[in-house]
Amino acid sequence: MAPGSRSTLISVPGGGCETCALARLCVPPGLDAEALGRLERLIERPRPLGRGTVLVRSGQRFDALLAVHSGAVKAYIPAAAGGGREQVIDFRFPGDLIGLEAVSLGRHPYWVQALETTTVCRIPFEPLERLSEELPALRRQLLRLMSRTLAREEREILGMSKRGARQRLAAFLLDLARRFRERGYSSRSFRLAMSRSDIAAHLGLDTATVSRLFTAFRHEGLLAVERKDVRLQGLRRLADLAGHVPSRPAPRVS
Amino acid sequence: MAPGSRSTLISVPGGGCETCALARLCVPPGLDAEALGRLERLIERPRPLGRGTVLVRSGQRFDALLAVHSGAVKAYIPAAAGGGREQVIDFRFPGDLIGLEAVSLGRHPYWVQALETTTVCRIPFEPLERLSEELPALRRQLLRLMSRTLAREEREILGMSKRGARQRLAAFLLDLARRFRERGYSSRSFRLAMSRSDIAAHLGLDTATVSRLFTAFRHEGLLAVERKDVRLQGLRRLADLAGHVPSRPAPRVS
DNA sequence: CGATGACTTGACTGCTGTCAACGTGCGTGG
DNA sequence: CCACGCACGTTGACAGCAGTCAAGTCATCG
Repeated sequence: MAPGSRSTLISVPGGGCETCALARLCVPPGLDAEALGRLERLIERPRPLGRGTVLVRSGQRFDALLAVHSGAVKAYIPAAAGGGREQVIDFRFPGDLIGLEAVSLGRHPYWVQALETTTVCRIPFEPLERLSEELPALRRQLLRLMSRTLAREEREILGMSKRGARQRLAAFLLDLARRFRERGYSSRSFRLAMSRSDIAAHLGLDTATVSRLFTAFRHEGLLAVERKDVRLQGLRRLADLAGHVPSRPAPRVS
Repeated sequence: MAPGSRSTLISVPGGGCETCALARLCVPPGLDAEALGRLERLIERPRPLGRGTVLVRSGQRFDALLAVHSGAVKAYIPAAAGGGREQVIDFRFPGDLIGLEAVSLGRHPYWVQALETTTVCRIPFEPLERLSEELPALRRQLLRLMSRTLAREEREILGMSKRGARQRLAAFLLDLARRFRERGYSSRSFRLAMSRSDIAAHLGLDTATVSRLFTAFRHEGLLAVERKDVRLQGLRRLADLAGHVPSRPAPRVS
């Protein structure tokens, strides 16, 4: 099952976090039942949000972390503001947190919008911080989550610094694959939650270029793609593309 | 005074962190003298490192945070490994921490090298974490520092997603300016610690292109540049370039 | 079933990478 | 102190790749 599939992973019963498929990502290990209960009482149960819903606005006061429970969102700066066109900072999937970068500022720096039907848990930050005073495991998990996010963002920067549209898209697809694998899904076959233009806005490319590249990759046997469904086939070659030679031996014709 | 430290901001006397010009960045506010003393006893005093010194290797076990005290470093992946050419993740200046992204992994993901004579303080992480158990102010500062770093990295991604070499370089220069301002230095006039090829490797451009752009910007009155010294003159126009219109009608200067 | 938006594809222009030569400052060693 | 070598930086020529404009197809939703 693809993580991007429309229906939610879990329909969010009355139950708590221990029933959540993402517990291993969200819930600190080593919490006893009593502590877990206190954490859960903090967390506001998720509600389903329709595609296009704006979860967070730039400048909005930060008072709670959001945990993506199902679906997918994008963090972005709208076209009107930061420049002539929309810029997508990144995408978040189930198990990812939203708002970590706002802790120090007290305000959200970007907008966050649902790319499809999405459910998020809301975790008020003040209470969370107070609770973490008493629970070392929770404290440690928070730190590790931030570090993990930091590491991912840096890999992202790495991917963006690549020259050439081919390399960038390849690196992007492999990053998606990695993230899906981390979540227990197939890293070979998945569904793109975001549109071509979202990908373009993220990679600093043009929609037309992204579209052309998908076609090219398909013809080269690197992947199979139909609509939003992607299956990576030439993982090895994709990795080469993303990691190695700028543009291939360069067929010089003199 | 350390007999070898050439041009540090402060020559690191026997004194502790309270004399450090970067205290406001490194030292948690609200620590009393006794707590501060305990923190300081953790921190290994900085030694001057020559240009080119490798501080951290990829894969190296993480056991301490490094705080840049003077100088500048780059985090990168060497040409041999990750691909055909070196990729620079980012640059760190006085007051920045190195290693936050390694907390969750337990190993450093990248290499770190001094761009010029640099001094760093070494803060063993285990003891720091233990100490933070007892000092809420320290704990909070750590969290805020990570959040701040996260926010910066995301701005970085934003800058990298920009199309066109002009926009990218402009965004990069403005980011530098911002960081210098945050540290109390002039945001108009500063010295580039990194080489043109470092900048190119960071922005995903070519050295030649970066060089050409500096020349072009100079001719357009956007900045004055000689060697490593840069003075931004057209802040407004630079910001427009970085934030707005993709390429603009191009004011050709013959 | 029509409208709307997303995606694909084509033609053309221009930016930017590549290759290459040259100038220049700095460190090294005489 | 000077000469040399070398890495860095600048500039030019050229070609390939990607952005722009634009037309056309196709799904999805009302």
